[in-house]
Amino acid sequence: MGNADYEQLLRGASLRVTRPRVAVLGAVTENAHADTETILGAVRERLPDVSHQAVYDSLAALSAAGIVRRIQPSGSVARYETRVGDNHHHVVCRSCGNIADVDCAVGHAPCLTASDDNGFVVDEAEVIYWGTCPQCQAAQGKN
Amino acid sequence: MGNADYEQLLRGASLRVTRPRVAVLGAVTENAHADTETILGAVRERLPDVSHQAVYDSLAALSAAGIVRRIQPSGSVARYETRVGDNHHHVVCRSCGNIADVDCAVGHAPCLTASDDNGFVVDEAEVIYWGTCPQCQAAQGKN
DNA sequence: ATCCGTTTCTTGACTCATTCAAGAATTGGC
DNA sequence: GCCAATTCTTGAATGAGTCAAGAAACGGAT
Repeated sequence: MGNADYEQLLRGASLRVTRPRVAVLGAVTENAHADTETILGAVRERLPDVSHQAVYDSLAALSAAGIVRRIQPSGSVARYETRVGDNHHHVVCRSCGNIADVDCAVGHAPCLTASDDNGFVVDEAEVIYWGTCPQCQAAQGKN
Repeated sequence: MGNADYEQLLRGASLRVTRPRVAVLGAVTENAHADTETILGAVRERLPDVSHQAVYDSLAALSAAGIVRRIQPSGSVARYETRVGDNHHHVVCRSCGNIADVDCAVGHAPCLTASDDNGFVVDEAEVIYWGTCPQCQAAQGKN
């Protein structure tokens, strides 16, 4: 994806096209599940003098527009990804915090309908799998 | 549940029985989904001079022992509940942050097995339903 | 019942992700 | 190109949660 594509995405969502936003979109695309600090670093490779505030603002605007998704497993800082709208979920490593994508297996949609919703109008079901990643399994085996 | 029951729970988990822990367990039991500040207040009704640190430590110890569960939906501070081990989930209101319990419908266990776990050893699947609670629906309707 | 080593609690300072605020710069419709 | 609205810069503030050192409480052993 080039900047032209990112600009298209922004215009398509009726968002103003600003250099920080384009850079943030690029940084999030190339760094799936990255936290804000990592994104800030990646953005500054493209645009050295952005303020951290511009990055926070851009991430908030992009999230509100549905172009990026914000994820924040317990105990973690906010992380972002651009893969949106495909109902995929995440596996989080309890020991190192690494996150990997998990496709939602077909035929399982019913499990995402609450059995008794207490009167809530539910618009999204988020699934987080907790476990141990391959690297940490290996590291624990050695100890 | 009286304090004697809480003491039993603690001993059963090989945890020392201290007044802060008993009070925290009582506070969490009576305030499902409460955040740390609320729990601190409830604990001080039972034990006026506890330090916030003792409450943090107790919550951490109880969580580690599996007696309480820590939940933290995106954008929220940590919250706690005593209903553990029954695989129930939560509905969170996007507008006011309220949380309600949702029983896991029977027969749906398969949906909590990741289709491709990327080599992770998964030990828990957490489901959060996002939506709008009845109160906020009513409030929005009026505006 | 008392003692002692270990764990836990108190006190108080500190971290750091995120937010707030005011003024300057940029954006995009006219 | 101009102007109003939005967004960005700069810098300070917030607040949940953590860290650290010494004091107190717990509970197994005597």
